Amino acid sequence: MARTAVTNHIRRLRQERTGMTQEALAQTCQVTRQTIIALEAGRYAPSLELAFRIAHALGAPLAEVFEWDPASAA
Amino acid sequence: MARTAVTNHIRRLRQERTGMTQEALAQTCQVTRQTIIALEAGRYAPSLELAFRIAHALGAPLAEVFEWDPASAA
DNA sequence: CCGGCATGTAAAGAAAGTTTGACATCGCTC
DNA sequence: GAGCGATGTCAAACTTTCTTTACATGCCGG
Repeated sequence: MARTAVTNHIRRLRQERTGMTQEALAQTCQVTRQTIIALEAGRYAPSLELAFRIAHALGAPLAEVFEWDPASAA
Repeated sequence: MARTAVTNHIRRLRQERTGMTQEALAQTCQVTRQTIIALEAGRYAPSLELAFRIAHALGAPLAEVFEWDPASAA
């Protein structure tokens, strides 16, 4: 259906806080580089479990990495 | 992936804080009752977007509803 | 130049999450 | 002791997320 109401700051946090490459972040989170690319591009939202892993890898609380807009959910 | 490393307190919060039925929570979150049943039973973890909707419906921050155990992720 | 490295695209398919519908049980109340 | 509301099971279809593989681009160092 639609283009998810969830946005993320993965790219910014990855670069500013960790300096990691997409590849490195992917490995840390145990997913493929493709997945990171798709998420940073906002093509879809991650599963809850992956969201937790990414936030952990970026050293930020989940809510700081991912934002949800209740309005666009109606 | 196997059985998710994410646990939740949906049932408890639903009963204690909202008094809602599964059906009512399902409607509030715009999912079916089946989904709520499966989540409360821990059969799988929700998508990130649904997790946000559920937390919102329960009046609690996401991190209070869902817990992730980094250990069981390795 | 040429090489490597980081990032990007694309498509097929597997896996996880969600829906639909039909039906069972338990507790309550009329 | 039938009816109803809340909860539960099962299973098949379906959608979204994730993987795999292969190839393209831009940048920088030697």
